Amino acid sequence: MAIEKNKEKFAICAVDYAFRRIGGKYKGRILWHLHIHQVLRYGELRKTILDITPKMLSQTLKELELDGLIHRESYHEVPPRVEYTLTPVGIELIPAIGQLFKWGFKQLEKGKAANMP
Amino acid sequence: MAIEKNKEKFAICAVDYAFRRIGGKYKGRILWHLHIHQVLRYGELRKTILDITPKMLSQTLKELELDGLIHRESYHEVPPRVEYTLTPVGIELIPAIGQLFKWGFKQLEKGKAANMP
DNA sequence: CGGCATCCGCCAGGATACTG
DNA sequence: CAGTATCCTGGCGGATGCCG
Repeated sequence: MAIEKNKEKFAICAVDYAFRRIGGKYKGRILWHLHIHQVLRYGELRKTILDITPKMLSQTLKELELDGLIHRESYHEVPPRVEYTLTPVGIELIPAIGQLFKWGFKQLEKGKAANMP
Repeated sequence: MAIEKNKEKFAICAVDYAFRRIGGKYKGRILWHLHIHQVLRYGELRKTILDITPKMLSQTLKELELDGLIHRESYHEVPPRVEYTLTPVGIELIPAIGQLFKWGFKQLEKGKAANMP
């Protein structure tokens, strides 16, 4: 989304700010996987986020980079190699996503238990 | 969004699960304000979330209720009174949103500082 | 006061094909 | 391998008006 400096006429809410930066269908998962693996190539991300198309992956990565959450390192080789890592700002976001993960995991466990008679 | 039992053919990712439940433009803020004020009426929420239309507020509250994150208590009086509170599951989500708030707040502070020469 | 009913625009996201 | 380039659709969210 690449937050453009405040269009908003309304009181800035930090929660809203955070959601606008990591909202969208894939951003959370990309950041989380980058945290787990430290560094991931484009193709590795595609294999990790099964339900993403190349277009959406490129687009989302570009937005995250513009927002300063991830770093893109391109090695000019043949075949090409591009690696993505978290920036310091991105790393600061990990505890929050970690909490979301824990919560989601717990809910999924409860759901599983409920479906086992 | 009211997660319908897994359509997803793909490996369930807890982060994805969490984002599908609290994604959308307003859900995070609604949960956060409910946490701060404990209990809020419909009209109070409208005044708190300035950029929301009645339709979106009703719709979002209904989704959150179906997802079991908030509780709706309707008092049959004239004039009507409806109060919203967090459910236990919703309360478990607060630490995560709190982390997001802290992160967003910090980034906003840094932005403010950068714009002050 | 606390909604619901309609209608609608827009853009996030999807499908498919191609390229340096 | 790591992306672009197009074209297209669905549904999120907006605007307006009415109701118990």
